[in-house]
This record gives sequence, structure tokens and C-alpha cells, in this order.
Amino acid sequence: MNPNHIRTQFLEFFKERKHTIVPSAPVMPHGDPTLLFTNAGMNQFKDVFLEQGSRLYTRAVNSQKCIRVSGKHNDLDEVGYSPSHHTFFEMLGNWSFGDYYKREAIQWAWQLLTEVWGFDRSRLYATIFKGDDQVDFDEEAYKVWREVVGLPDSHISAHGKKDNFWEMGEVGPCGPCSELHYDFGASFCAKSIEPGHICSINGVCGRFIELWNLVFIQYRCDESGALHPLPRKHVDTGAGFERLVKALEGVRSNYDTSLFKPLIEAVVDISKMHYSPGKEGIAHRVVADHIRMLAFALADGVLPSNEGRGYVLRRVLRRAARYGREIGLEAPFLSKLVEPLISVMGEAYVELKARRDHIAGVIKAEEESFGRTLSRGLEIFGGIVNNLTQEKSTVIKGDDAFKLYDTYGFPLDLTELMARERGLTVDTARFDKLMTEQKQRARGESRFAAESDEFGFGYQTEFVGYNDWLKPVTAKVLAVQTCGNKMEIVLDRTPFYVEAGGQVDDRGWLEIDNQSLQVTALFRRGGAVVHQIEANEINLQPGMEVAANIDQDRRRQIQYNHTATHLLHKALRKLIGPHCSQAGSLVAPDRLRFDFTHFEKLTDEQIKNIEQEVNAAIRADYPVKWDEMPYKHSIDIGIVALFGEKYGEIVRVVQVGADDNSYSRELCGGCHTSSTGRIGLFLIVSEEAASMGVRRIEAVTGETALGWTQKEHYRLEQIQDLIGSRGSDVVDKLTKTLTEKKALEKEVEKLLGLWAMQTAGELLASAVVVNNLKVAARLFPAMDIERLKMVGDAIRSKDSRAVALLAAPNEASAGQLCCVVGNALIAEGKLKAGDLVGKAAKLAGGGGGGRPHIATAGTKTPELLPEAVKGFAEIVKSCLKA
RNA sequence: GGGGAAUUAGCUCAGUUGGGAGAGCGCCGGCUUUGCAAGCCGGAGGUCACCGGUUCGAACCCGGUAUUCUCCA
Repeated sequence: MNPNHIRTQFLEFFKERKHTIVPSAPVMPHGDPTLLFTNAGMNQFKDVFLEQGSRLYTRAVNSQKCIRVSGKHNDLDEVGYSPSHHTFFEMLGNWSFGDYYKREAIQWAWQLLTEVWGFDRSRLYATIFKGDDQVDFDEEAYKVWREVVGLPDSHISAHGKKDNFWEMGEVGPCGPCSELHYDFGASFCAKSIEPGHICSINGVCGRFIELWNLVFIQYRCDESGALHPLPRKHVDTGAGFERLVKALEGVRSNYDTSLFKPLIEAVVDISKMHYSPGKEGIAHRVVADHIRMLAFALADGVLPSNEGRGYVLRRVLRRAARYGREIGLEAPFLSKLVEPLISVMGEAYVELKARRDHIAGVIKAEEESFGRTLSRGLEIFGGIVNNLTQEKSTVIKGDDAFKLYDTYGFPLDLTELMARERGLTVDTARFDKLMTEQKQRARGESRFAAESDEFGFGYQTEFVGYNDWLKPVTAKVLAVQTCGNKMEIVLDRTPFYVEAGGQVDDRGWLEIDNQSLQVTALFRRGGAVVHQIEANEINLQPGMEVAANIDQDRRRQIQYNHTATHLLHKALRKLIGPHCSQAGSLVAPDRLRFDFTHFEKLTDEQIKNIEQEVNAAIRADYPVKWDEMPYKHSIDIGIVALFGEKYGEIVRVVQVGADDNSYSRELCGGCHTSSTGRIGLFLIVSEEAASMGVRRIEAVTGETALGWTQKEHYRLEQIQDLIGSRGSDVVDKLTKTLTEKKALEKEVEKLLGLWAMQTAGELLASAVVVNNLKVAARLFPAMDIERLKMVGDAIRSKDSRAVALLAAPNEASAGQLCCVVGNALIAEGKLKAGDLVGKAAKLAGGGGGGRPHIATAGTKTPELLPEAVKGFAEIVKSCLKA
């Protein structure tokens, strides 16, 4: 059975029952810092269950892309070994928000399974909540199973909180749940050889598998653990798609389904290694699983990085690469699996198709980077082994193994493998201890950061700043909180924009009681906006009125930059290509920054063309307007949504240009100017790589752009004046000047060389002969230490039995000395320039040292330099005696 | 958020108590050689990531910043 067909059947079944088909939220959740990845179908409806948000519909159905690799649900180590754990999976769900309840939910699930998909009724089992001291036995669900569905008692079982009670967290919505289990048959039991084993529902032998979980949300749990009935009851259901396909196709493992088979076959094809469902196939399965997670995460805009989501992505990629090595895949190979994946999933998830080049490109680059990490690790491993052979030890220290892992990312299992190949062992006990310490450190240090503020949640603030920002806005205080010398205020309406979509916060002030108070920070808490001010004994109570004003000039600049960002986005897609999609954006008053997916550096020509395109759109003076419309409608009329961005049902569309022939249309919640002409001027000031496969453009507009060109022009004039090229070509003139400078420097070097040779000759001629060697010393007029060294080198090259001290004051009020010793004298071992210069410098009140053949020293009392020169011969003599 | 590292020529990197900025590869030129990833000689190419401090003197020591790698959360 085609998985795409199964998915469609699910969605259509509930659509026929008045459910709205909701697209999957991206795997990268927005606005939920507690979550690295979307890990359950309910994530995108969380606000509804928390009574903080609402939807236009009360019935929904979706297939949600989920990733589980970290946090509470960490199955990463199971993947490949177990037939059913995945880093990426799809969760089918139907939802009731205060609409239908247990009866319909149970009935429909049963109908779909038995009537549409033809599951054998005799192999389906239901579980219900058996009740405890707080909550009663779920009589209601039992009755539906027993009387409406007609399931015999032998197929209904009651279980405790662990299996049949669902909670969002310690505090919050919760309720009993009822599950549907499927009997795969006795042959699926993995424990049949164990004496006395009986297969059971919720058992671990693999025979009975939960197919569908129906959650009935009817309580709210408060801080004390007490449950309160909810005014609106909800239904939240979840059916793991991969399992369902497995059951429908009647195969033993998720990897045998048509969701994974093409991927496994592709791995076989690339590696030329046969696949086996047993141990030998672990690597195939790991690779087939991980490529799904990688591709979907990349498609939704996650990028490899060294922290957060990006780091998880990187780790999964490396795990895949490592298992690939076990079946002989060393060169970058993962990117070759992107196309096979698209042929399985591309139909249901068009983002894979749309960003196929980006996905494959980033994967390939990351694999190459991992290759570099490994080879660096190999080098360091080699060094460690060398030391061991010298120490005649056969145990690699835990500290070394840990450093390899912790600092250089070299996996422990690889260290162990390579150690075994060389007859060595690894002190893993010590490694584990260091690892535990590292974990404790990280946990201990992060405790303080976890503090979160709940103030503001539950209130609603209307944002009126799209239109009402040129005059004070009268607003009612909904809530006030004092913390230290600051006050936090929630208003019912506000002109203040809180950072979102890259556009930064507004600044401004609140007028309270005839005082103007600067707003120092803004926070979004659910649907509320919290305004923070410096409080000085203000009497402020809920219900009072204040006037809110934003800094208009600053906002105006922000609006120019935001509209210009849209023009830039449009210009990129038009001139560079439709693959340029937004990967990040900053809209500040003084500049804008735009990240977009593109693989190579833009040429100067391309940048020039983009600037021209944007400025042409500015001069065209297009009107800018915005409208609200249902999300679906916006997609129907062809407005580009950003992948990886989550939108509500009602979206704002910002349009540049007239209705019948618009220049650009984007989904955007930000603030814009009323016509493009006001932007005035647009200039790109830099273009650089932001990360792998992503370029970053920074640009300025309006006054800032004008100031920028004026400054640049002024600087050019300064340069022209400096090099005397007003009216002629600066570049020609400068090129000529630099060439001349180079020639002159060469000439000076040559002359200095001659001078050094000549000076060296004079010094040697006037040298004192002591014990068959020549001693020379001289005080030079002020000069650079480099020149003293030149003379020293000349002496060494002329006479290998000479020793000399050269001293000179420099421009600063200091002096320096240089001592050289000829090679023959060094060979005899009696004289070292480092020692000599130290003693000589001491006479001049300084210190120094260096190598045997040449050494330097300095002093802060240059007037004593003559003493050092005078005493040098004596120093040499005393050194010879020693 | 917390640890550990790295940053030196176009590339890969060395530079050991602080005392002359180097190697290999690549590039340019010459010679040699009837071909191949050949040989010899010569040359260009550096704000030692950035900012501050200690010192007579810093690629090196100390503090800070940026970027990258890496582990933990």
C-alpha cells in the first residue's frame, strides 16, 4: 500500500467529518524556547490547550513532522537497533477544541481502522484509565467501547496513570486517555523462548503494539497537584504513521515498509553491502533513519551549528557518517540519499523538493567537515600512541581519550576500535568519570538561567502600531508588577512593536500621571505585551489610563528598512534565482541584515545589479499596503511563505505596488512605510557568508545611506588631496606610487646592506685581539635595532672568530644592544651571545638575552650605553676564563 | 547557558623557558628535459585574528573581543 495514499485517506476521512486539514508545523518551533524540535502533533496547538490562543475551527486533522533526539524523549541510541525508534517520524492526529468528545473520537478511530483500512476487529484491543484516588474510572470511554463499538470485555483493559493518563507538564492541561492496540500475532513475540512468558497489552515483547492514542483533555492541574475541570474539553489524538504503515503492510519492521525500503535499497546500492534485518543491517537502518531527520530539518531552515538545534543536526549527521563507515562508506555519501528520500516523501512534503539543492549541498559540506575533524583526531591519536610506546604503557589514559572526545570531537568508540587494532586498551572508567563531571558542571551552571517569568500570561494586548504611531495612544492598564526599581505594565492596546520577524523593538515612553517614563524593555508573554519602565514611586493600578508614545523618527527608519528588506528579497529572487529564500533577517533603525540561501559569493556585478533593481523600485514610488486574510487564501493567490515559518490562520500580507500588478507580496507582521519612494536610497554595504549555504547582505537606506555616501565621497577627496591626484585617476596614481615605494624600499635595503658590510669591516679592523679571537664594540647614533642586527650579521659572515657588541639609543628614551658570536666560537662552546648581551646590558642598567649566535637587550637608561661598550672586552675575557 | 581548544604566507601547518617569522605544497621567472603529479636555481607573497596590559623587547605571558571547532545542558 502506498504510504502517500494512507496519509491522504486519514486526512480525507476526517475532512469528511468537518475537520480542517492543517498543514504540518515546521520541525523548528517558533516562539517556544522550551522546545528544540517539534516532537508531537499537539505542539502547534499548545496555546489552545493552555487557553492562550484560539483557532477559527474547532475540528482539525493533520500529519505532523516530528523529531525526537534530545530531552525527555531521547531515542537516538535506540535507532538502528530497534525496529521502531526513529529520529524523524510523522504523527497523524485529529483534534477537537471544545467540540466533539469521547464518543465521536472513539467511534471514528474504530471506523477508520476497520472500515476504511480493513483491520481485523478480532485483533484490536482498547485500553482505558482505571481511575485512582483523584480521578474516577473512565466509565464514559468504557461505555463507548462496550456499547457503541461493541467490543467484548476481553478486548478492553483498564490501566493506571503511567499508561492511560496524559499530562502536558507538571502543571497544566491533562486527562485520561484511551489507546487502540493491535495484535501482530504470536510470531512477533520476541520473548517466546522465555519460560512462562505471556504476551500482554502494554507488554514489551512486540506482539501487541499501540496504534492510536486518544487523549481526553478535561482537567487543569494546578501547582498543588489538584485537578480542576476545564470549561472546554478537548480531544488530542495521535497515531504514529510509520507503525500504522507497518501494520497495514503486514511487515515485521518499520524498515521493511515502503517508507524505508527505497532508502535501505539506496544504501545497499551505494555501499554494495547486502541488507539484513539482523545485526548486520544496523548501519543501513541508522543511515536510512537519519537522512530523513537531516533532510526535513534542513528543509525547515535548521542549519548545522555548534549549539542548540544546529548542533543536534550535526550530531545526527555524524552518527550517520560513522555508521556509514562500518559498511565501507568513507567518502561523503549521505547527500546521495536525498533524491531517493524525495521520491518517497516529496509528494506530501513539497519543501523537500523546493530545497533539494540546499539540503544536499549542506549535507555534503558537513560530511566533508566531519572528515576533517576525524583526520585531525587521527593525528592526535597518533601522538598519544607515540607517547605510550615511549612510556612502555598499553593503556590509553582516560584523560587523553576524554580530551580527544571533548575538545576534538573524536568519538570514544573509534578510539577504542583503533586501540584494539594496536593491542592497546582505553581507561574508560576514568573517561566516564570525566564525562559525569562535565555533565554536572553544565547542569549546575545552568540552574540560574532557568528562571522564567510568568507575569503577563493570560492577558491580551492589541497592537495598534501599524497605523496609530504618529500620536499618543490612550491605553488601559491591565496588570502591573514591580520588580526592584523597575515596573512591568501590561496594557490593553499599544503602539509598541515587540521584536518579531527580525524587526527590533520600538523605543518610546509612557505618560503616566503627567510624567514621561522611558520604556526600557518590552516582552511578549502569550498574547500580552509587557512594557518595562524605570519606576520612581508611581501610583499605578489596573484600570488606570496611560498614554503610550513611540520614538517616531526611529520607527520611521525601521519602516524604511523593513520595506527595503522586501524589495531586496524580491530583487534577489528576480536576479539571482528563486532558490534565494530568507534564512534570517534583522531590521534595525540604522541598518538591515538579510540572510538567504545561496551557495556562492555574489559577484561585484551582481551586487551592483541588485542595488540598481532595488533603487529602481524605490524611484517607482510604489504604494505599500497591508491586508489580513486567511492563510490558505494567501497560498492560493501565490504568495511566497517562508519555509520553516509558522503562520496563524489569519495572516498579514504586505504588498508593494498596485493591486493588479504588484511588485512584491510577502507574509509579514512587521511595520512598513506607505510608499517606496520615501526610502530614498538603498545601498549594500557588505556581502559575506553567514554559514554553510547561506549568504548575508547588510544594507542601509534613507538618511543613513546618504550619510554613508557622503562620508565615502569625502574620504575619497581626502585621499585625492593626499596623493595629489585631484581630477586624475586615483587608482592609477596610487598604483604608480605603490610601485615606486616598493622600488625605493628595495633600494634602501640594498644600501643598508652595503653600509652594514662596510661598518662591519671597519669594526673588525679596529677590533681587539684576545686569546685568538676578535672583540669589537661600538656605540652608534640613534637607530633601529634591525640595523644593529644587520651589522651583526655582516660581522658573523665576515669572520667566524669574531664577537661584537653593537649599541644604540632609539627614538624613544631607551637604548638597545645587539651581540653576535661567530660560528667557530660557538662550536668551541665558550661564548654565547645570550650570556654576553645580558652582562653587557646590566652595565647599562638593562637586561636581555637571546640565542647563542645573536642576542638583543634593552635598557631604559641609554646614557649608560657607553659603559657597556667600554666593559665588553672584559666581559668576554671573564667568560673565556670560566 | 557552562567547559575545552584553535586563529601565523593562497592552502596545510611548525615555531619548547619572551630575544632574527619559517617549512611543505601552490604561484611567478630562469635553466635543464621531446610527453606524464620530473629535476635544479631564483623570486613574489605576512597588521603572527582584533583590542588592551606586563616587559628594555611579545607570534609566545596576562585580560578582553570576534570567528571557527568541539563536548555538556
